Amino acid sequence: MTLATDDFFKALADPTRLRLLMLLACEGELCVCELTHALTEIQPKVSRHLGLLRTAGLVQDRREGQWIFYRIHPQLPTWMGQVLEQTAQANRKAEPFATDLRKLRSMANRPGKACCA
Amino acid sequence: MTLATDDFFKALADPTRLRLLMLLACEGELCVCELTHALTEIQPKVSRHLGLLRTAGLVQDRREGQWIFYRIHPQLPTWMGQVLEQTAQANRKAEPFATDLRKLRSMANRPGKACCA
DNA sequence: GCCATATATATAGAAAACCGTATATACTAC
DNA sequence: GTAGTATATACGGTTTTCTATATATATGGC
Repeated sequence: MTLATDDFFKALADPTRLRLLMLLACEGELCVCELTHALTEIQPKVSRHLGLLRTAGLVQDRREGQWIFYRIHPQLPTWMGQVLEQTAQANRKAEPFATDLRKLRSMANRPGKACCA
Repeated sequence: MTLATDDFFKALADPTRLRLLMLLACEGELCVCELTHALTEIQPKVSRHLGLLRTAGLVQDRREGQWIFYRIHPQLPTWMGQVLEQTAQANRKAEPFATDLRKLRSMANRPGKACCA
């Protein structure tokens, strides 16, 4: 399943998906509930956009117990990864992708503990 | 008029606009009729998408006689320019943006001569 | 003035994308 | 088995985006 350029940029065209990708690019691997809290969006919305990113081939998922962790797809073409990296760097200061993700993660203390109230 | 990241990627989400930007990134400056022929699309379609790119701030236009030349906006944020460059490079061989643009340009011999039959 | 070329915009309809709500599935602990 | 948490998907409606056709504007040459 090769990822076409058109589909790549279509995937980036939605603000929710873009923020998800920026978070994953910065943090490496996050579960759905962390992403949901970080974006302060409702779960089905986040899940649907993650599903689109997964189907398109931009991200990869991995189950661990009841959590599913997402990350940028390891086999993503180099130049696409660079685009994500550059975008994340350019926007790290300018626009906050998440609302206090660091605090959230320390609270979460996963795996082995519920991370979402 | 600052260009937001969201709007930047929305502009790249359409195949026609993406091909226009790739052509401009490769060739520097092109008039509307060259772009129209290169993409083998109808003129109003190309013109409308160029208008969107202009309004968004991704490209700049310049009139010279009856022709209007477009180029990537010189004041585009550095990282956005890099994204366009990388995308153009990665797709130069893979996907042809244009149908025989070089031949078209030698035929055109502009300015001073009609470039479109 | 008229005619041709180049480009832009307006309009209306079709297609795609996004949304929230509701529901389904999967896992864990008991 | 039941209950609770985490995640995914299905459904229906709204909004956005794209399209093609038609028309308008601008320039150049006569």
